[in-house]
Amino acid sequence: MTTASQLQTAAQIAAAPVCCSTVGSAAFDDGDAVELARGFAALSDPVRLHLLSLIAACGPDGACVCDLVGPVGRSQPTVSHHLKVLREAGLVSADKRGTWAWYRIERSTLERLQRSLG
Amino acid sequence: MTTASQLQTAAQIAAAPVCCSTVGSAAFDDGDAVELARGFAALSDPVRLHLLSLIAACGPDGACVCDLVGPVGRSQPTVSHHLKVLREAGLVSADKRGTWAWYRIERSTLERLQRSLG
DNA sequence: GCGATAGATTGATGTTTGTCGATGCGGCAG
DNA sequence: CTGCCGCATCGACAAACATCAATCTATCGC
Repeated sequence: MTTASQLQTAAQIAAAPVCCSTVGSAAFDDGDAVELARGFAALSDPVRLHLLSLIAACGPDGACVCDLVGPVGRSQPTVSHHLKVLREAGLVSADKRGTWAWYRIERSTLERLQRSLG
Repeated sequence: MTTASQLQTAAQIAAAPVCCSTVGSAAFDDGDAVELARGFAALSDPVRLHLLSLIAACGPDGACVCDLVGPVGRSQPTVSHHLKVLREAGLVSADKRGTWAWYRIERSTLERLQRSLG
C-alpha cells in the first residue's frame, strides 16, 4: 500500500502537512484493546447501564436482584443474563446471602475504563 | 411480583438489612441510558479503540485515513465502516482536504462518557 | 420431607454486528 | 478527457447478542 506520507515532498511538508507520518504508535497494545473493548461492551446496553445505576444507588451494600427485576422492565432470566455479563466484565461482584443474591459495584474496574478515555 | 423489601420486618431491618428499599432511583433516565449505551457501543470494538488511539496519537491535526488502514490490519471498507460508527457516535469528526479524509478526536463526547462512569 | 420462592441455566428465535469483495464517486495528474 | 487513487457505500454472510419461556438448583418455612 502507498501512504500519503510516502508521497509528500519537502515543499508540501513546509506548506501544508499532508499526513501524519508517525503511524502505528497506539497508546495501548492489541491485548489491552481487546480487554478494554470487553469492558465497554458490557456498558453498551441500556438495561445494563440501568442495572449499574440502580446497584450504585443502593450504596456500598449493593442491591438485591429481586429489587432490580421490576425497575428495568425485563424478565427475570434476562436480568440474570445481564448481571452475568456485568459480572464477567468485572464491573460488579455478587455474593449470596441465604436465598438472595446481592450485587455491588466493582469500583476499580469502572475507574480503569474511565482512565482509558483520557 | 413480591420483593424482599416488602417481606422484611422491623426486627430484620435492625438485625441485618435485607433488601435495598429505595428502588427505581437511577442516576439517569431511560433516554440518557440509550444515548450513553450508544456511545459505549462505539467503544466496544478493539479495532475502533485502536483507530481512536491512532488518531489521538497524531495530535490535534488528526490523522489521514490512508495511514490508518495499515496499522489496524483490516480492509479499507472495514476501516471506513468503523470510522463511520465512531463519527455517528460523535467520538470523531471528519473533513476532506482534497483527495484525503482527515479524522480528529471529538474531545467533548469522550469527556461526557468519562464523567458518566463516576 | 414438601411446597414455595430466588435466582441461574438452557434452548429457541429474531436482530444486530464485523468482515470482505465489488462498486460508486469525486478529486488529482497527465 | 482519461485514467488513477482515496474513500464511502452496497450486498452478502457468518458470528454474536438480547430476549423470553421452560427448566433446574438451592434455600427457607412448615
